[in-house]
Amino acid sequence: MEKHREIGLKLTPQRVAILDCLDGNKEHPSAEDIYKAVSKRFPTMSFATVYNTLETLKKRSEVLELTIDPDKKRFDPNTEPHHHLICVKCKKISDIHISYDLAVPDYDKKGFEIIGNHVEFYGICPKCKKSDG
Amino acid sequence: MEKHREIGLKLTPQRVAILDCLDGNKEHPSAEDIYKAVSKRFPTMSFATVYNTLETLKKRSEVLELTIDPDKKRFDPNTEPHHHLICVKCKKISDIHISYDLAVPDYDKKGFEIIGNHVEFYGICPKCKKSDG
DNA sequence: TATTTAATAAGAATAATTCTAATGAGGTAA
DNA sequence: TTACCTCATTAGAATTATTCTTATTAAATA
Repeated sequence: MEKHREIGLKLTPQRVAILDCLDGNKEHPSAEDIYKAVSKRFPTMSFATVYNTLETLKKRSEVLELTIDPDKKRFDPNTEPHHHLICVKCKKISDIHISYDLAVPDYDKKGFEIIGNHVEFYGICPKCKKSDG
Repeated sequence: MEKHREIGLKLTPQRVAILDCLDGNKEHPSAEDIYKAVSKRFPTMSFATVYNTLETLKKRSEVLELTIDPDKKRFDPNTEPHHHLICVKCKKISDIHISYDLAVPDYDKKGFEIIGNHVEFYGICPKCKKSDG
């Protein structure tokens, strides 16, 4: 957290609350999830502040914006390259830590310069498997 | 196209226009892209019709909804399992036809039953590479 | 050709996100 | 410290994508 002061991020209580909420968070929360969580301690918290802070953190590469959930953006404080496993029923997202070295045939490259990859695995989580009447 | 009549899809001129627009389309169009394209021939075309038709096709597995573009849904008439290459600058999406057999370590599975995967490759397309002042 | 049933159109409603403008509070330098 | 400057916060309006509603219309079929 202290690192932020060092590199010039103005440390307001609201930002600290958002950073606290994100720190080590493995839930891949949406802006609304974060808003709800920090609102408990900051009843005047504004959605704009959540979005502004996420935007700032994104620019600093301290958070990733995930385009996995078709309904809303999710955010991930884990900026190490990794992949995701999504429950097709409840939308729970879980991390996958290994890295895949995936070759793309020249035919498919179409002149693109490839700079990275991200794998989405689809599945059914244990909880949904059980309640699968 | 005839197949649709066979399996009970009511073939309206609007749907034919939307199916024509999708057929063989490699642009991964958004609902708006489709709306604009078919509006030329059907000035009274409604957005609701585009969304309704896409929903119907989705249910019939005749089109895929892509969650790749953070701003909007994209649709893909190619329902064969395949992967995508996205230009991080202009958002152009290109298909990758090979399939990857990706193992997930038990540690990362967390009890999920995995049913599929989708790889997003990030890169820079030839056009953007050139105009890269 | 009449009937049934589902599709269409227009616009209202909703949800996520971004924008705006006024106010407020960190950080910094005297 | 104190004053100032800059940037953050807030509330709400605006925007954008998508879904919903309802009356109307048209496709399929007997």
